[in-house]
Amino acid sequence: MPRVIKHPDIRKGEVLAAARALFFEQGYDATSIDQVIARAGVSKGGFYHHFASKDDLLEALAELVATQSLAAISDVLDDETLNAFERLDQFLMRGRKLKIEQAPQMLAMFEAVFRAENLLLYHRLHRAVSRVMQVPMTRIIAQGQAEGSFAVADAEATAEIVLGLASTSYDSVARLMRAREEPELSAAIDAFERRMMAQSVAIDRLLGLPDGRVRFIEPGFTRALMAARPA
Amino acid sequence: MPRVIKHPDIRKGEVLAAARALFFEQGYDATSIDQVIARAGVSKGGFYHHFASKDDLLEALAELVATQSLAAISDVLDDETLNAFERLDQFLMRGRKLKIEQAPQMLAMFEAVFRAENLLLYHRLHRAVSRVMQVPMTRIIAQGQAEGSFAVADAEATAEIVLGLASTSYDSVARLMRAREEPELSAAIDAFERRMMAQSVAIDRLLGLPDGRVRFIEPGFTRALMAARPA
DNA sequence: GTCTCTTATACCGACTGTCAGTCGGTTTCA
DNA sequence: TGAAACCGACTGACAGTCGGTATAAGAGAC
Repeated sequence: MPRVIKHPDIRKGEVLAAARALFFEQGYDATSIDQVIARAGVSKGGFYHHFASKDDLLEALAELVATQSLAAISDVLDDETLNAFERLDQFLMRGRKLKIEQAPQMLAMFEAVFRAENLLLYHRLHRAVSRVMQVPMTRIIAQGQAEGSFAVADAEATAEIVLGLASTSYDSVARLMRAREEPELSAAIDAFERRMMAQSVAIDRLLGLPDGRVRFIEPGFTRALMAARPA
Repeated sequence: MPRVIKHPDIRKGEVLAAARALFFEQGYDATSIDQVIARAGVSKGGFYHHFASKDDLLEALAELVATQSLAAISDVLDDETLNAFERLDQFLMRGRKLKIEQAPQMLAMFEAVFRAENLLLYHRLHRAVSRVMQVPMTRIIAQGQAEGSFAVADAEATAEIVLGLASTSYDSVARLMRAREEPELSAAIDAFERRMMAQSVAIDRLLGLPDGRVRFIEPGFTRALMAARPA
């Protein structure tokens, strides 16, 4: 085979792109290293030169996803004009916007990540994202403390809890992703939106705000999102 | 080999006991079916007669642990004389008591379950336990609503969030389990107790109680628990 | 009551296919 | 000329299969 030498970052990037596509389509366990290297156009030896193990590949992918998530909201975090509540609101708004704008890819990814056999993939991604969000979220809460708008004792722990909250709705999202036929679909959408309401109230209370200040999703958001799903 | 026929429940129980011991010592991935069947004294064929797959074995174990956890607190759930807050308090108290009373086994189990490579094991157990606790926890919160002591809009969702809260302290517990030498151990204990404080305040607020009503652990609990750990 | 016969269930262990990871190289580039 | 990048045949471990055997429990005959 013709041997091609590339810059390590390029190669790693290509392997990660292949892994991302395959993991998000088939799941982690169901994807073999052979599939990844075939898609990336690299040999077994080449792969193991850049990654220590399959688990290491997963970790690298999680890191990549986390880094990109952070980059997607960095302007909100850096904007000096925002007060703490506005910053938090923009933070959540940005999440919604991304999901709507890239609905097809997002849904395809979610559908794989929330399948029962991919629990490990989900948690590795969630942990990596939570880890990078920990510092900015702590900063937002600390800003709210300083401004007197948030009533919080321990900003760091509260940030951890707020970020951890996302994973408590796992079942609700999983059900949504499983629902394809109409009676169940509407039920799953309703359940999900009620769940998101409860979660936004939870954040209100954790931050010492009156119920209903924080908005996770607008009514109808979920249905609009799900409409973008291919058959 | 002499063939022994046992009642399916007995056999399953023996296999589960072997799996529990091995999973909690070595982790799920690091334990092979061959190890499980050797310990349980059953053949490959016998094993697959009772369990569909290795994953099915894990699921059955999680189910077992969940059922036993529920049984351990059923008297608190059934006691007609308790109001909602007392019931919640007893619920949490019972958890502490069990950990202290069976400290060595608990610590050994925790040490395995919170190792990074056993993330899947942790989450399968946590999910199974949360699932069985969902109904009683919803009932406790609904009781509090009815009695007017909890200010909660959606009892079911709140129960889900409260139960999900436990997994937000994963890193904190993992750090505690990793800490063996003294400078790090004390730091980990302090961090953990601060974390538990934040978590108990989180529950207060989710239930609409004033800060400091719910008690997760008494000060000194963690150090006492950790002292029971063998070298 | 006891003696077949039958059938479903429990059980056995050698075997297979798959897959992560290894290793002894070769090629490229600085 | 050495280090870093890359190759692909190979290995070992492991989950799961399969063709079969032993056992128990019930049905019917006597």
